[in-house]
Amino acid sequence: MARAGLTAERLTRAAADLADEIGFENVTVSALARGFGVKPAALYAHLKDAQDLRVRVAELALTELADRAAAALAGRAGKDALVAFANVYRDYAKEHPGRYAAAQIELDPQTAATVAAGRHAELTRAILRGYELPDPDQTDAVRLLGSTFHGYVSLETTGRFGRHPRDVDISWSRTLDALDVLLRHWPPAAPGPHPGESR
Amino acid sequence: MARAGLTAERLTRAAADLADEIGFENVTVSALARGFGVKPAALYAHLKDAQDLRVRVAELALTELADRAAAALAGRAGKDALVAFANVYRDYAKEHPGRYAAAQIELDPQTAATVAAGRHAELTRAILRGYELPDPDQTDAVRLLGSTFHGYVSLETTGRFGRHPRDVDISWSRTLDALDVLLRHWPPAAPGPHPGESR
DNA sequence: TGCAAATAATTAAAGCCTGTAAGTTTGTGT
DNA sequence: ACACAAACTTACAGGCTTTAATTATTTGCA
Repeated sequence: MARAGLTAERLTRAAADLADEIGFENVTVSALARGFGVKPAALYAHLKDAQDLRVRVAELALTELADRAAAALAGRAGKDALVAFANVYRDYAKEHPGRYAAAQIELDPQTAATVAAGRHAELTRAILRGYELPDPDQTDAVRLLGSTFHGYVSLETTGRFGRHPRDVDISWSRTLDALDVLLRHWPPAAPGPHPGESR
Repeated sequence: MARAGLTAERLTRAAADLADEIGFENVTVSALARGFGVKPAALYAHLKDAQDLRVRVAELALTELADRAAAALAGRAGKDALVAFANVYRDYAKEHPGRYAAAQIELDPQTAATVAAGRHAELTRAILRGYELPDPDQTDAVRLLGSTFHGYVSLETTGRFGRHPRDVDISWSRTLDALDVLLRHWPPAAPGPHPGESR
């Protein structure tokens, strides 16, 4: 029988698609092999092991996400950039739940620093150019934004917001409004409680 | 040989401890049985299946978390309450990574609404009593707070903040300061961009 | 063109996990 | 004591992972 033409890249993409269909946790080497009409053992010529496959899917997702974020950020600034960036994350998670789940696995520090922390933090930092934030605060703000975006998407998709009458799209929108205000009123580091300078 | 004295509750607690030790994803019915010096099949008299075990651990974690949060909130208000509540989440996740991971699995709407969404949202809402927020905004704020807390803890534990020089404890502290400010300057729903009234 | 080396897959097999069914042991209460 | 129910074990079937050995297919170079 003809060869299937497997490569690590094709397998990774197929695994990502499969994850979006059946859930990341259900993606197995066997299921993937089945999709290619091939025996499971055949995949081990291209993948080190199952974990290697998961990591590759995670990297794929993180890269796709960063690419979209970069595109969304182009030509935008301030709240416009904030909203565009945030929606990229949320939309991606809705469109590709399996990939998004993959993006959450723990990566070795090396990989994480590069593809995950690195590029994403870089992009988030770009949003802040529209809000004048001095450096250590900028890092804090990057972390807060990343946390809120990821947290919202994560809680929303795992059903943690319950079926409360308040529309989650509206809460999302108001959350972005709030973050915009927050970035414009970022509190000074000083220990004293603090005030409210207008932008 | 003497009986092991298994019950769903003991198994659930043991599974939670095991999860904290070896990671939630590595908790298997077999490993759990081994810990009790019993054959895997014996557990099926107390658990429906492996998923049932996972859900029980998730419920245990959510309940413990809510109990701690409730205790932390007692007698506190305003920023004091906000900080205490947030630290309960973060500390719990650090102390019990396996349980925390379990708490993130998808639950059926029924369960989620009760134990997860229900009680936790209730407690988060309690924090807001110190900040006068009218009702639909209150729900939005509850979602934002939950998102940020969970998101921060999640990104921190999966290494997403990289090994940036900025101390994550400091960023956390500044994040809480920022949220406090935000709750005191919650933007009005109006579509118009919007300003900064002093507290 | 033709064949040898490299590459791609399959077969085979061991080990671990889930889950069911049937048998055996242990406790309990009358 | 004994009979019954509950708690466990044995036995098994079926899946998934991964390695090693074997077969088939390309490729490229003589």
